[in-house]
Parts: sequence; structure tokens; C-alpha cells
Amino acid sequence: MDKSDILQKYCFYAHAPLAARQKFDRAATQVELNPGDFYFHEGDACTHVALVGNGSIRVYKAGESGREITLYHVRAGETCILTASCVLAGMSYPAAAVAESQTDAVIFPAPVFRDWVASMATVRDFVFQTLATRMADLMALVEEITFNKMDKRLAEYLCQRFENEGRPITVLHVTHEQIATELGSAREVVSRLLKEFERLGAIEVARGRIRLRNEATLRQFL
Amino acid sequence: MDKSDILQKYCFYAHAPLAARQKFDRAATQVELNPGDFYFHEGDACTHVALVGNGSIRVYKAGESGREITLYHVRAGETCILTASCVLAGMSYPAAAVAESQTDAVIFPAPVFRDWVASMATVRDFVFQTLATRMADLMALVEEITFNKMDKRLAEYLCQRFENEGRPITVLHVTHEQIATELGSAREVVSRLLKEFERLGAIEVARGRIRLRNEATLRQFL
DNA sequence: AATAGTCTTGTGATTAAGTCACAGACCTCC
DNA sequence: GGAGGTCTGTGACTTAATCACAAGACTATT
Repeated sequence: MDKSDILQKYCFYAHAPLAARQKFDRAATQVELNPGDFYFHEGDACTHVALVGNGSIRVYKAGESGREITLYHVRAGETCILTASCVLAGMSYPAAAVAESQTDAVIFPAPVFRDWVASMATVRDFVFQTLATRMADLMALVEEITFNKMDKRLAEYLCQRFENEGRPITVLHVTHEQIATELGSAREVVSRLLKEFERLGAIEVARGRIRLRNEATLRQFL
Repeated sequence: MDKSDILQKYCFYAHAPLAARQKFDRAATQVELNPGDFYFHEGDACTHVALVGNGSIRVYKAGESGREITLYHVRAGETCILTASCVLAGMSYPAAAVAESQTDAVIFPAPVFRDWVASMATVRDFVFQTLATRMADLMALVEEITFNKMDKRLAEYLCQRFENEGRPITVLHVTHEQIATELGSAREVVSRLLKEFERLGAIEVARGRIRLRNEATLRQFL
């Protein structure tokens, strides 16, 4: 996957006149991340903006106890808007980001990006759109953490994963630990709840694998 | 407090040439909110952007159980960036906002504001600055909720309130209930912790009032 | 195929938080 | 000085997080 393949996924690029597209191409640097590679650490200065073309990046906060919570994922066609907002406000990253899978992306230097936001309405709209969405997502996350019980949150997570963005699947390859870091909980808590779901016949758990048995039962927790 | 007094608190206005200032003045509508007045409800469509000149607005999420959690406060010289981000992205409010005290503000119609963000670098920078800050605040909030215990969070809250933005005070007028909605906890939990702090000699609690007795003791929880 | 070593899951005990159901205490306003 | 509202206190119970291990499952190696 090369630079323009990646950029092609972004409307402000795809619909831009040729001259503008060439400008983007020239400024873009392609990067490739392997699973586990950090895209940035908390507190890093912000020098680039990234557009993801492929794969997935997990943006998260880590507590001193070793627990973590995922804030959101950046997937194909999305910007890590955190980088954008930091670039535009000149602040350092308030969270960390690691690649979850093999990821292709392009990055732009901060000044170039700032310039485009100033001069191109399409880029600006794209940025505002994503910023507002992430902001709303974060608020929803706060709400979720504060008011919902773990069983409900876990069931929600599982349903979403089984749904797989419209292409339903019945088996997840994920460990209890991974789920815990996703939800900001502890592994033991997740294990016990999964066991409970299994007891009710909703799922079937095995090492590193969860199979959906009865979606309706699972949905009763929502 | 009239329109230009309020606008004067914003750098993009204060440093603007006369012609631009007059343009702002013409587009601005002054609004006044009494304590308890809603500025907007969750789900409301977003038609205006507000700049606060005086007083304070609380932006919060409410759970079905009746519990609430404050996301942030908008005080003098700040924008309710949520309105701005919603205006710019064309979405509805993901939270609710209510005046905590007598509040003076000016509002601009969405299209006018969008236009300014497009045409004036100063306004745009201001918006990005605030958006990025709020975003970082929200992430910090998620971290706080997820990893910190209530006693620490409560102590933090109290210290901040006693500090009073540089002008320290020793008495707070606040109910346990209000603190609970601020922290997203339950009143009973706050009451018990306050009692514990009192037992240790850090504070003295009375109906609707908390007096600081020994800051060092309180700070041991941080 | 036995072994060692890591990764993953299970379990019990303890503490922290949230929930529920009341009981008083305090305050304000007739 | 009652009446009614607003605050706070308390006990019992449930849910989560934490801690300390035990045990199972998979991998690589010999």
C-alpha cells in the first residue's frame, strides 16, 4: 500500500484537484508500524499528523498500577485526531498510542498541516468533524465508565466485536487481559464475568478464544 | 456587563481591528442565565456558539439512576467549546449544560461562527486551542475515574476548591450531594469520606459547609 | 516425548464503591 | 413553634478492584 492509496481514503484528498493532490503527495511520508510498535508515548512532543490507511492504532491511558484503558481506536480512513489537535494547539500528547496490527499510514509535518487547515476548507471540515466525533466519543466513554456496571460494559464490548462492523463472526481471538485493558478493568473481573456468561450459555470460553453461543442471552445484559 | 465587555475578554476580539470588532458586536446576542437555567440539554440541536463573560456553566452527563458527573466547567473568558465543535461538525450536543451561577454570555449564530473560523486565523487558533485543551481534560478525567480511588479524588477536589485559583479560602459552601455529582459518585460515599477526613483533623464539616483545618493532612491523600 | 518456561486462566480473601432503605438533624417560612 | 423541605448519618448488601497464588495450556528445545 503506497502513499496515494492511503490518501485516497480521505475525502479531502480524493476530491481535490490534481495540483493539490500532488502537493499532499510531496509532503507525505509513509510509515509502517508492526503490532506493538508505539506511535507515540504520553508526553511526547507533537511534530506530525498521521492518517491511517490500513490496520489499527489503540490510543490509551495507563495508570501507575499497570492497568490501562483504551480511549479509542484509529482505523483505516481515520486520523489520529489527537495528533492533529496537538499540532494545532502546540501541546504534547496526553495519552499513548500503539499499533494493534500491521499498520500503514502517512504522516505530515506539523507546519504543513497547520497551513492546510488554514487554507483549505475541505481539510478544515474534516478535522472539525473528526475532533467533534472523538470529543463526543470521549464523553460517552466517561458516561459509560461512571454509570454502567461491568457486566453490561463487557456484554456491549462482546456484542460489538461479534458484530464486526456489519460482517458478523462467532469466534473472537482475544485474551481476558486484553479485554480488561480495553475496558479499564482488571483481568480477574473479566474472567469471572465471562465465566458467568458461559454458565448462562451465552458464550463459550477457551484459552485466547471466545465463541458466541446465544446472542439473545448476551444482549439481555444491555 | 454588556456585549463588548464580554467580548473584550477574548484575545481574538481584543486584538482585532476596529472593523472586525464592530462585525463581532453586530452578530452577537447577549444572554443572561440564572443559576439552574439550562444552557442546553443532551441531544439538543446546535444553533449557536456561546462565549462566557461572567459566571460559570457546568457541562455534565446524567445516568438513568439520577447520578451525574461533571465533564468540565466553562468560566469567564472561556467558550463552551462543545457548542463550537458541534456547530462546526453539525452534530447535536452529547451532554447537558446548566448555569451554576449568574452568568453573562454572548452567542453567535452557527453560520456566522463557521464563517469566522474559515476566514480569521485568530478565531481558528482560539478554537483549536480550546478544543485541544478540553480534549486533554476529558482524557485526564477518564484516567482519573478509572485509576484513582475516591478518597484521592475527593481530596484533590477539596484542595482545588480551597485553593480557589490562587486566592485561597478556608470555607467552602457546598453540599455532599453537589460534590457527588461533581465527581460522579454517590452522596453516601462522599459523606463517609468527608467524615473520615474530619476524623483525621483535615477538615470540619457542617451542613452545607466545609472548613479547612489542616491542609497537609488533606494533601497526604494526593 | 519430556522439559522448561511463558502465557493464560481460576479462585479465595480483603478492601473500596455504589445501592437501598430509612432515621434524624437542620433550616426556612408561615 | 410547627410543617415541610433539604441535608446528613448509618447499616446491610452488592459489585469491583486488588492481592496472592495455583494450575492449566501452549511453545520451543533438546
